[in-house]
Amino acid sequence: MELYSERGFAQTTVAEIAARAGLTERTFFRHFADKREVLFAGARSLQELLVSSVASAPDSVAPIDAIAGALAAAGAVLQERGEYAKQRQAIIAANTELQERELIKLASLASALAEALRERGVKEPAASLTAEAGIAVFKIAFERWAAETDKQDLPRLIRDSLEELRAVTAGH
Amino acid sequence: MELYSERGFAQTTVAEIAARAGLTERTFFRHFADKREVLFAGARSLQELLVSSVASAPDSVAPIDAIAGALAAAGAVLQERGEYAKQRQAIIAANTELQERELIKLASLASALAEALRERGVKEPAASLTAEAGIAVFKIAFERWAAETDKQDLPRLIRDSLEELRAVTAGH
DNA sequence: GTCTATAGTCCGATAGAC
DNA sequence: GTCTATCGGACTATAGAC
Repeated sequence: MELYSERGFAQTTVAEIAARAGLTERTFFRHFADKREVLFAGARSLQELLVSSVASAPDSVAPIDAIAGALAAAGAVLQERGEYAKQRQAIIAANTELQERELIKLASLASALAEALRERGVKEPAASLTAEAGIAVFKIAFERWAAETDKQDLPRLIRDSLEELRAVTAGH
Repeated sequence: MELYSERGFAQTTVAEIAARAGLTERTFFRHFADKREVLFAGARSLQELLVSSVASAPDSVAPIDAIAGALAAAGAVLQERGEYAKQRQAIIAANTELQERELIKLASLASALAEALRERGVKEPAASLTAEAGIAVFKIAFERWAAETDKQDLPRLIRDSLEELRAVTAGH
């Protein structure tokens, strides 16, 4: 993150990252499949948190609310890592390749959440649509949170975004 | 598409593509920024169709319905190119890098649709949420359409998916 | 750790279309 | 005379095979 921030992602070579860590280039690739992955390795624990949060919601909770609750919980964790999360976001926002990687991680997260819903007995396509709607809500709330100079409450932004989604889909 | 279908995306070199087209490697990169882009260059016209469709919807039409109408129209176009669209989808489904590129194209499409809504006077975050919801609906409808052996009607699937999204977000 | 293929960039030259 | 297309060679970094 230091190197990516200082000179940009594209202008940083794997050899430089490895050198700063006191390792060789080959060792870097043993731990990370590619140059981008090093920024996303930590995301796995967040996905596990989200899935177990959905799984442990009471049966009485509607699917969309189980998703929203999980996302709000994850939002609280991200908020604690405030500066780290924002610096990481700035690096990603500055490079298209990194945005591609982020999007596929979010798509994989949506799949995992849909699976968690199916285990609660939600049928398709409801499970997938609910999960995708949740990810859309999260994306927009997170964008707003990262862009704001004055830090608003992320879990709150997530809940507000869901209400807004309800309003716009209600439509006619 | 011939080469990517025959031996797979990763196993195809740019030199081979260029040779089959009777050109050199250098010329390929003049036209396409990278090896993936050649599969997505045609998508630009579809984005223009969608944006102009949203822009030309009557003022009385609700934002979400303007988006849904545009997506259904695009779905009709894709359905006409039936075999081509399915072959392309199979190539993309078989390779993660291509999925990444597809996701960022869809994200860029969502941005363009949100902009079209803002020009209709829709405020943020409603515009972005409506656009993202539309893309989610489209993604799931298209997946189902491409997976089905018996070809269902894609515009119909899109409208049904939107109804399903309405039902699941209504929630509590 | 060594070796290597290939993607992708940068320099430039050439030639036809309008 | 400018625009746009092709092509060539040298080069670096990523990433995979072993």
